[in-house]
Amino acid sequence: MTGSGNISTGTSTPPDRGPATSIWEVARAAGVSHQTVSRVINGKPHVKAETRALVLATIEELRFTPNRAAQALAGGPVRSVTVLTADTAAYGYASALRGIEEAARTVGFTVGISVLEPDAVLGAQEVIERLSGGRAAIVIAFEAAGTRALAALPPDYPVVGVVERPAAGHASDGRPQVWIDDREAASRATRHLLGLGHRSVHYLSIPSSTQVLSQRTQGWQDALTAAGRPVPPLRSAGWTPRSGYLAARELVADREVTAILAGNDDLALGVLRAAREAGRDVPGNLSVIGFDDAPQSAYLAPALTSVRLDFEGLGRAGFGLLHNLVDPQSAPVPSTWAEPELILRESSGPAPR
Amino acid sequence: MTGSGNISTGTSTPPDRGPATSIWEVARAAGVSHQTVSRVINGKPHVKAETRALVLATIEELRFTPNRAAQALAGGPVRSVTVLTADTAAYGYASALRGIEEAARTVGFTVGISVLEPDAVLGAQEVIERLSGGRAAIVIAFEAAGTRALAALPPDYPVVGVVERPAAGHASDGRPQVWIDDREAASRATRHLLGLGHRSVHYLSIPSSTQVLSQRTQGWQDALTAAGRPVPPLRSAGWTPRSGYLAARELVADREVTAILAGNDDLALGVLRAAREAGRDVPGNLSVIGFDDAPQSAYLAPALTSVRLDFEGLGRAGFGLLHNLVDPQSAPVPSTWAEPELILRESSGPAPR
DNA sequence: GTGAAAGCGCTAACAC
DNA sequence: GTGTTAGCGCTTTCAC
Repeated sequence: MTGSGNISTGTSTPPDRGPATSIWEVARAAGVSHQTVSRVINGKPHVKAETRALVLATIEELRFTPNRAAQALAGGPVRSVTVLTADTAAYGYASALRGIEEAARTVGFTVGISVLEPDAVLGAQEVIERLSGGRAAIVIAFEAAGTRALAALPPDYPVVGVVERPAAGHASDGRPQVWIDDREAASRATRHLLGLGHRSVHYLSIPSSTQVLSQRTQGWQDALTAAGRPVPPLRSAGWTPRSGYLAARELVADREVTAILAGNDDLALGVLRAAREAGRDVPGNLSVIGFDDAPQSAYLAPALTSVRLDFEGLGRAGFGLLHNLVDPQSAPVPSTWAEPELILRESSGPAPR
Repeated sequence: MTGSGNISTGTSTPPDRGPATSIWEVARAAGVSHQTVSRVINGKPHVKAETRALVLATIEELRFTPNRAAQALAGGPVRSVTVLTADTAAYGYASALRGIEEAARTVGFTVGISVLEPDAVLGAQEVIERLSGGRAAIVIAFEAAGTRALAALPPDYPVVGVVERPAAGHASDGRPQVWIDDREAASRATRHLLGLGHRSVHYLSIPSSTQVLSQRTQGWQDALTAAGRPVPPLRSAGWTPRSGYLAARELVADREVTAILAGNDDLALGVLRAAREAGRDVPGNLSVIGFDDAPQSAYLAPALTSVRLDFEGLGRAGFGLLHNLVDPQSAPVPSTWAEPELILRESSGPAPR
């Protein structure tokens, strides 16, 4: 048996849906109509200040909380988002989710979440079912599953994409979306390495969200090409340290390879270990740079040079966009986020001579 | 300016709540009453097989999806959970969330999520507002904020706690909850270190969920006491590598300290760096063990010895408990999870002589 | 300014 | 087996 830890079933009784206090009770207690209460709740005009105060006090006293289901059913404003994502734990995803949740909570939106299995190819209806009641959605499309879900959604459904790169295909075209422009950042990291004297830079990529080259891959190629260096074959890996390790073993065995740019910090971590096992010294005779700048990266041995990416800000901006979409009246949330920034640490250095 | 990356506002139109296909349209198209459609949707008996098939076909054809809000409002069964948590990104939290989401999705439950600010002290009503419409909840109470929220919820509200240790106070008593019994695991790790010849073991703890000692702290003390060793003062840190680093600097400066047990892998990572900077050799003259066994831990330098904790299984079990709570008919989900296990790697070794 | 009416889409009783 | 009748709690109209 497993069942370590423990379970306490407790003595709770089944959902004893008591007579929830409704708008009517508040109305009666305050001596007004239920309609007035509704107006107060929704902060609508045409209510005398006194009346409003009275109702507010009554609400407080009765500990009344409006029923979300009823509000939604009656056609009230959209006050919920469902986040569709292929992952909830990986750094970029988790951070974007955190940004979305925070921004949503601030303005009283409910956030639902549903994860997309990596290999699921969902039709429009299936995606909508995933939204289960949500009346607006944000899909985090950092890889194929997300991109597909975004494309499957009907064009008039209120959704914004938090993407790896702006959609080019017609399917998702014209859909509101936010992305981090890390192409230039990838170039910068590559140029940095080149400037350190490395003859070339190898790139180990995370899975791509589309058929075309990712921003990072492109930025890497840009820099190489601009410098007149040959572009080494692109190596693809997954998202985990393990996958980075596996993919890098071959790479680090080649002493000609002196600089590796990894698609994210986890991959870079795997590269670091592969390098160690191969007897390579980082940064002595091999430089490694990652993407993300996760909280752990500064503490690794060697501390990882990485491109800091503001996923949390990205998520916040994504929600802002959605908010404006479903409620044009809403204050235009500051939809900006920090620029990618190359954080120089111990894992990158001059090319070996 | 910040606003790196980009925003595309797209051309989407506001929420154009078209005439959603309802149960009535399905009924008309199938030539039955709306009630029959309802019965079919909910898999209730008393519907002829033929009729059921016909309705199902019609639903398929019309691409009908039942309206969740209406179902909830009309008093249908609970089909949603709201997860209350103080964090969504840290390993334990993220993993538990993943387990919950997966289990919920499998049985068609919607999952909402709301994060608890660390310092928020919420009253019953405020917590309920956080649940915003959810009719059942799971609160991840690995620290104080979660524990407080759990205690604030009315005793008859359907909620299960995913906790660090079973509640002892009367407030949360009798509430269904799940936890990982890592007390024994902490003892084992401590004994392992003692067995390696270390005179004592120092413990760097994560924030505690209650006033009383955490399971891990207790397990550590148990082992020390049982071995007749003095219990060094408990050191408290936060959750991050940075906090582990800061807290460990003093510790590693003391050469008498040869073994450190860290409350989680992130803390251990910080300890590793502090040790490096202090010129300590791990595991040469200092052993470090963490808790969690996050995916990164095996790739660190040195690879981290850690207590593997099955948070995902814990989350799954938590959901199973909740499911049974709101729907006693539901198949008793296998509510077990893997036992904590000490994974020996490179960061622990014999005591220096 | 405020109230009364109607209905959102569904499920739970009841009838038949 | 199946259809009918009421609401669930709220936000629309639209009157006053």
